[in-house]
Amino acid sequence: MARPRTFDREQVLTAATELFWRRGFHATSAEELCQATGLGRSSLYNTFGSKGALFAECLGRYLDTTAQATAEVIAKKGDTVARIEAYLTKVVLEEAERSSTGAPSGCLAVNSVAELAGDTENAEFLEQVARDTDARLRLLTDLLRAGRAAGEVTAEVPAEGLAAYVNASVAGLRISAQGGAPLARLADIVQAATRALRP
Amino acid sequence: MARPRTFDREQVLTAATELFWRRGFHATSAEELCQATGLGRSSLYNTFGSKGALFAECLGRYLDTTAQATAEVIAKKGDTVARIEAYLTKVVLEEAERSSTGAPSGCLAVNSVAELAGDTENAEFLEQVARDTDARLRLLTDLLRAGRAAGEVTAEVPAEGLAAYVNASVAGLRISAQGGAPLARLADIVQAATRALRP
DNA sequence: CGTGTTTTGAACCGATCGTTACAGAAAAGG
DNA sequence: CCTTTTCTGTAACGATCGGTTCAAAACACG
Repeated sequence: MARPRTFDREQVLTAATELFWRRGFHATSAEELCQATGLGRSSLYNTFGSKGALFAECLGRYLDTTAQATAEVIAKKGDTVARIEAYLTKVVLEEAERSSTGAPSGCLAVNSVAELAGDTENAEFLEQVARDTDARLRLLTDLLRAGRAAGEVTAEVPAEGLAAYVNASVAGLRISAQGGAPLARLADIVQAATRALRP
Repeated sequence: MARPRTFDREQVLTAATELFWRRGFHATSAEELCQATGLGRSSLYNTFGSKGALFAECLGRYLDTTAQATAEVIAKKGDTVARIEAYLTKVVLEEAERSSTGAPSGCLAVNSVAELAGDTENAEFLEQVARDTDARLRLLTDLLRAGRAAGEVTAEVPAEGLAAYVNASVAGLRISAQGGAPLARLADIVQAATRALRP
């Protein structure tokens, strides 16, 4: 028994995420968010509370969907190194597609760490990313430890270290893509990165 | 025949660079720059013209000094892979020292790419970093190509690709450090990364 | 159709943004 | 000493920032 809203919450979050992704947290204004989402200021603040709360929701949604996508690729059958290679290749293909469709390049989580690492007022966002990173590292560590036991992965570096290495490689790929590296170079990076894992 | 300035230009640039490094371009205000440098608003604008011009100068200085430091490490005698390892280790040691002294973590260039990649109004900063990256890639490519000819480096990936890989590894290290990865993990990443280069 | 509840658009809030204007202060040259 | 030139501090500029207020609008329910 009340006036219904005229927008779809998920669509608004998608549009807002795209904008935060492209421009960063600080450079994205409430005005731009209204324009990108089609909402008025009242609706935006009535629905999400504040720019920071909206960003937190966008970031959380982004982290959840990418974590799920990661888990799916990692869970596939096959050689351990091949699975990691598929994971990294997926990153490259994503960048290629985003580049051709005009979508923002790079990764919202990586961008947020780079932008907000020294921002004591917005530490909550960093903690969100840190939790996601911890979970991702646990997943990778388990996979790599099993691969090591199976003799598919080098024993020269501890599994936790290799997991951190794979995670760093993804960030490196993302930054390289944002820096304008051509697709062929990104593919080379994947080839090199997977070499490090083999026995 | 005029009033002399009461500040040292280099010291001001150092302080401003530190602030931009820690907080990013957009989040750093003119007021904060005045406070960090000790200059008044007039002096700051009279000397550097605008916040953007000051940032460009800080970024240029940062890129030049790091490029020089990189060239010095790379130029040392010894095995090619060992030189790359020394380069990556230097990054880790830098992060360790910056962490213990309260200096900002990560890399101003990486942060700038992440923050400004989608910022059409500040493309000049990206071009600055792109020029620096190109030069760095050329240096690494030459080194790795020679190492490949000497049989010290794998031939499975082209030298340009390995150079892009080393560059991406540095960015990955920097982002990992900003994300709070402990020193031991960063060291593991270096160990893993160098494995990729060997034949 | 009337009532109750929520959403919506527009105007508006103080604060801060990057930048400028201007008048006085500080040296160098005559 | 006086002029000239540059620098410095203060105060302010219009614009925009994130956020709020409020009355009108829109639907569900009786």
